[in-house]
Amino acid sequence: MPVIEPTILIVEDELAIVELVSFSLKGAGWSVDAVHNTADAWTYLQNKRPQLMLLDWMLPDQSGLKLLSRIRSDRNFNTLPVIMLTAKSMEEDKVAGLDQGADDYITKPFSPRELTARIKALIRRKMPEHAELAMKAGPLTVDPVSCRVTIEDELVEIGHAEFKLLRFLIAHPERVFTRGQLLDKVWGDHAVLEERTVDVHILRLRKALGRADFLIKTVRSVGYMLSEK
Amino acid sequence: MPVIEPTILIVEDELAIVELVSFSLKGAGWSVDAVHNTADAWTYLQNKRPQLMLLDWMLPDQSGLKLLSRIRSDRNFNTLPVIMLTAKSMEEDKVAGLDQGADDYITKPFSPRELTARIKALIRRKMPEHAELAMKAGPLTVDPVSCRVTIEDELVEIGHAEFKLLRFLIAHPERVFTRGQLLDKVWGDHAVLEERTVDVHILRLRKALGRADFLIKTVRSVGYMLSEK
DNA sequence: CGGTCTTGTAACATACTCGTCATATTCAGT
DNA sequence: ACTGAATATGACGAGTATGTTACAAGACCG
Repeated sequence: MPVIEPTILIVEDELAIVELVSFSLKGAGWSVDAVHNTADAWTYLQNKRPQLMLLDWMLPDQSGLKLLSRIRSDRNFNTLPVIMLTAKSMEEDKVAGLDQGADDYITKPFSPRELTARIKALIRRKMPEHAELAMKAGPLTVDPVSCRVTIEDELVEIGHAEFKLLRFLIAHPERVFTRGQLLDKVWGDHAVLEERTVDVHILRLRKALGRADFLIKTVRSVGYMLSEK
Repeated sequence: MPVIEPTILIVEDELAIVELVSFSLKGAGWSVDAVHNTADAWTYLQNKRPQLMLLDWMLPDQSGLKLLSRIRSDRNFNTLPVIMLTAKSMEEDKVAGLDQGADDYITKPFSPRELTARIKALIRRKMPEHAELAMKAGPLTVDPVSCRVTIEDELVEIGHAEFKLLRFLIAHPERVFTRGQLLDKVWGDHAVLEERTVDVHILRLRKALGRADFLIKTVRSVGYMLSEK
């Protein structure tokens, strides 16, 4: 399985904006896919799961707001981080966008600097497992930049599936996830796997963690979580 | 592939400025090419890839800003570092320049000292592997100025592709890169190469490094990195 | 115009990972 | 303690990722 680079989807019909955004985001290390109307956006989402979506307000076929509410009411996508782009700077629209579930809101014209800053802020807020900060819990450290796990500064050998699982759990500590949620968040929505598979990876993760395995808790008939308590 | 000397392209119609810049940059060790309008600049870019571009705002045939946005929307050039030169000191123009994707901005009149300082800062920021500082990791030293690699002061024979690969890795230590990222960053965005090619160059690099090969780590199912740990 | 060195690609061998299944064990409620 | 459900564990095979070798095409040099 190839490594999937974090992808941002931009839904925007103005080519100039697409290119500007695309440039600055690629420079910041994301890969960017672009579609130009809501219909294509929806089709895209059936196949790929971007890390984040930039959504223009005014689109040729349908209002971006409509797409947003459709996304928010679909349980597959309702956690997808969305930033609205718009030329309208009127406060009421901003409120409407946020009401529909946009996570943030940028008015055109905007600078690439502002854009990347807001994206990073949003990712830190909603998907800390994809931020670049090392995460700690007790003796355990997970560094997403070097893909390394250490326990008391000692390097831990770990498979990549276990790494991603651990990275997710440590990014959301003290919080239980069902096997289904873990499959979605760690393997991606489109992965068709047995739920029992999660158990096996939890097992392998615990073995790899050795004495730090107490951090991984089983919550019977619910799922798993990472907790220091 | 021949060694490309670091070249700076200046796009400027005022001859006095061209000569001033040219003189001071040559003194600092770059080679400088100059063109005097945006059309020639574009033609130039089809043939040569400068390390950095100085772009005047006001040009006889077309605004420098136009050229900039054209460059930014071309995937061959969208990572090219660009510094805008302008007589306009108005803050709004500055913002517009940065928004279009200029990396920095210098208002005339400027001192050669400021110019070289900003250029070096930009290169350090955007392409540390092209800065002039020798980089070290463990027993290994990579000197980008002389294109030499030494291990414990002993010269290492190395191909130029391997050199560039190593130079990039040592400029960003403790950080994993996918094969795709390495192709982009080391071979350039436009290179169309097999990802497996990276493996072969990693192999050659390791052979060349001999006992220092431990610095090059394979991160399974992700890519490679340079690390002392 | 040979000859040498460099570089990209293809092909193969190997080691390892991952998902699944089968089975053992643990747990909660009675 | 008993029982059914939930979870842990061990084992296995298919598929994947990487290391390595060999080769062809091109660049560079004399």
